[in-house]
Amino acid sequence: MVDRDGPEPVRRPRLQDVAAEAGVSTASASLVLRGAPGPGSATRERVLDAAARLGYRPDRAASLLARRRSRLIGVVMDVRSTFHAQLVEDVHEAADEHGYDLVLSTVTRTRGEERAVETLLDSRCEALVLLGPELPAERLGALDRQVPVVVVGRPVPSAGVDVVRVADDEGVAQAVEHLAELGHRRITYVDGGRGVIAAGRRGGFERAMRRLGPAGQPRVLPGDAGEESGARAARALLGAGELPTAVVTYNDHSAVGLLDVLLRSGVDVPGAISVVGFDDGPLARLAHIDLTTVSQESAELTRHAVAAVVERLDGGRSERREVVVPPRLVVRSTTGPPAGA
Amino acid sequence: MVDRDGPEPVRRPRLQDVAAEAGVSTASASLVLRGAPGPGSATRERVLDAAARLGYRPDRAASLLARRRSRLIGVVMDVRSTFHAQLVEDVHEAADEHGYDLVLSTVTRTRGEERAVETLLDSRCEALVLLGPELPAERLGALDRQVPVVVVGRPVPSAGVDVVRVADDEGVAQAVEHLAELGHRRITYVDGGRGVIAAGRRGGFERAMRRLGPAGQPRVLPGDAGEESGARAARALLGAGELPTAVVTYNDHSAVGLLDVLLRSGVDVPGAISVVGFDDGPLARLAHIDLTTVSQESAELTRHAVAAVVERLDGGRSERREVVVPPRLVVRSTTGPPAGA
DNA sequence: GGAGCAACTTAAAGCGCTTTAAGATGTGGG
DNA sequence: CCCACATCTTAAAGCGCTTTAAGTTGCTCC
Repeated sequence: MVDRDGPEPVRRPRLQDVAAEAGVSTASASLVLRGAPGPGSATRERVLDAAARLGYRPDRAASLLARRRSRLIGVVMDVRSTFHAQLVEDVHEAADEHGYDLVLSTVTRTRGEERAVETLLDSRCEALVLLGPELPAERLGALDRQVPVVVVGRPVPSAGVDVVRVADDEGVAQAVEHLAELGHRRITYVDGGRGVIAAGRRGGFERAMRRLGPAGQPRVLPGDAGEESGARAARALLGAGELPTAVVTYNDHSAVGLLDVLLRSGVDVPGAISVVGFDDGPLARLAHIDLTTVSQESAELTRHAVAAVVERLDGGRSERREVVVPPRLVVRSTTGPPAGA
Repeated sequence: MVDRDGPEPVRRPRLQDVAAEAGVSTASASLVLRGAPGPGSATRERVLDAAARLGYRPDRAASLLARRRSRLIGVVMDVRSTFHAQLVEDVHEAADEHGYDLVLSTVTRTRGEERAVETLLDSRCEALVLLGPELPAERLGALDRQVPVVVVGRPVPSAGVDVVRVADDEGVAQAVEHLAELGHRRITYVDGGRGVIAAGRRGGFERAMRRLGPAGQPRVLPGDAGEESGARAARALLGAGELPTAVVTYNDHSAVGLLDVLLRSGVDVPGAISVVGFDDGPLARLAHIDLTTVSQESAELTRHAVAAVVERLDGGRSERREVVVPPRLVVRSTTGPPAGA
């Protein structure tokens, strides 16, 4: 019943134990286990055998401390965002290919970005990949002086950090143009809050609308990054009586919230109103949502991000770089010609 | 333009530097910085000053290696699940309160549970919290022999691990009873796949339906944990011609997928059909979804999970324990009396 | 047969911090 | 005035691994 620990708390085997078991020095054992060149095949075999027999697993903390390089990339994400989840998956893969490992640090209600970043720095990360961070540009610049920083998905005006992002304004503009071609003129935008990313998308919307001439009065509803804000916007639109013929939202989450409220009110999408999101995250791709949205090209973004890290770390690049990936409108089933067309 | 690094790559200050700056030994500095008793107030002040002046931050790897205890709890999560995201937030908070820190390891397409767990073990985690793991019971038991393991959200038959979970079968039964009271008899269940959790919920459904007498024919549709499976189930139901009056799904994600397809087909919820989910994660609570669902009591679950860890680590408990939290039906707006009632 | 090498192997010095036991200092009592 | 004792302080020994410079060997070749 009661599982008392045995008398000997069975220590984890250490490298020394493996070396002893194999009858070689710890130096050889270490070299063999890391696949480093040097040891002959006889030694290799004996060490590998010994390690297997003992069930040896190297201690990361010790190895980290002793190693010159940690080969660790720190990633700061918001655990609530499905888009971040997808980016993390992709970054994991890309990092793997370059022989880097990831340390995840998440932003939560009670754990700010600053704290998340500090944990990573203290963990010997050689570089930081920040997903849509909201830290001020100066702080990001200061961080980059300690360790290469790659900011994903938001512009950082004149700061000394690498940036990999999609052209937010252009993305929204594409959405607007797509709608305009279909014949829409009364288009409303649901905003994404006070962040830099939100500002870029909002600006893109306003400029694109002006290009449509006097008919293109840009209307903007307040909002943020969550489903709820889209839902609120939908209720506001419904309450106002006259619906626009199309809505563009800050991101997919918001679009999904909006869609849902519209559907519940019996508004046909895209028959009565068209909806476009932003991100092309997992949400938009769900077959039943099938949201027309602006792709952030997550695979390309993460590839560039990891490449940027590797170049600074292993390639000796020292100047900062901004990679702006052109966004791509993904037309699915939430957009169509306006009712009267 | 080009930010060349200065000639001196400015090493991070080490404890030794702080000690030197303060004119004390590294021992004293270490003691002060960790708030350990011993050093007098004069020493304290000098060390703290010096540390601040140098911008000192302790190196986690080194501290981890030297420290007797790591005070690290490893958490394995699926980065794609919004419910896991919520659990992680809560675990973070609870762990903080007990002076433990978290190491996150995520399961992705290309990174299995085994790999996630190994990373944590190698990182000196003193205990593991596994969110809805799918590893076989024996493997979990073996892990527990290395380090205390708490499995959250799924039963582990006769294995030597702590388990904290909600009574899945009872939860689904509550959902069925709620529907039965409203007058429903034709209730369909959308399954969650081959896992242990899915089996428990499915069993609960079947038993609860039998209790309704001959009218309660349990119908089960295949599915999994994603939105898509709920959507597929909805299409299957719509295609079959005769809809049940109510559907219970494996989880909230599935329910949301189902709801969405129903809404698009103009089926009124709960007018024509009632829907109940499971988890009460962030999704269900969205005001526009407002899903009737079975709560997993995430706050209570995580509290118990962290308590279990702390008891084993600091409290000397050695027998394994299973905490089964009673589920709680959260009635929102997706359930109502059947059409004819 | 010995110099010169290539191919391995290993001793030993850390990595930056924690911790323990021993040393220094000061205090009050006998 | 000296000793016992409480209070600080610190030297030094690790934690478990990596890495480099300094060995060993065993060959080949002249």
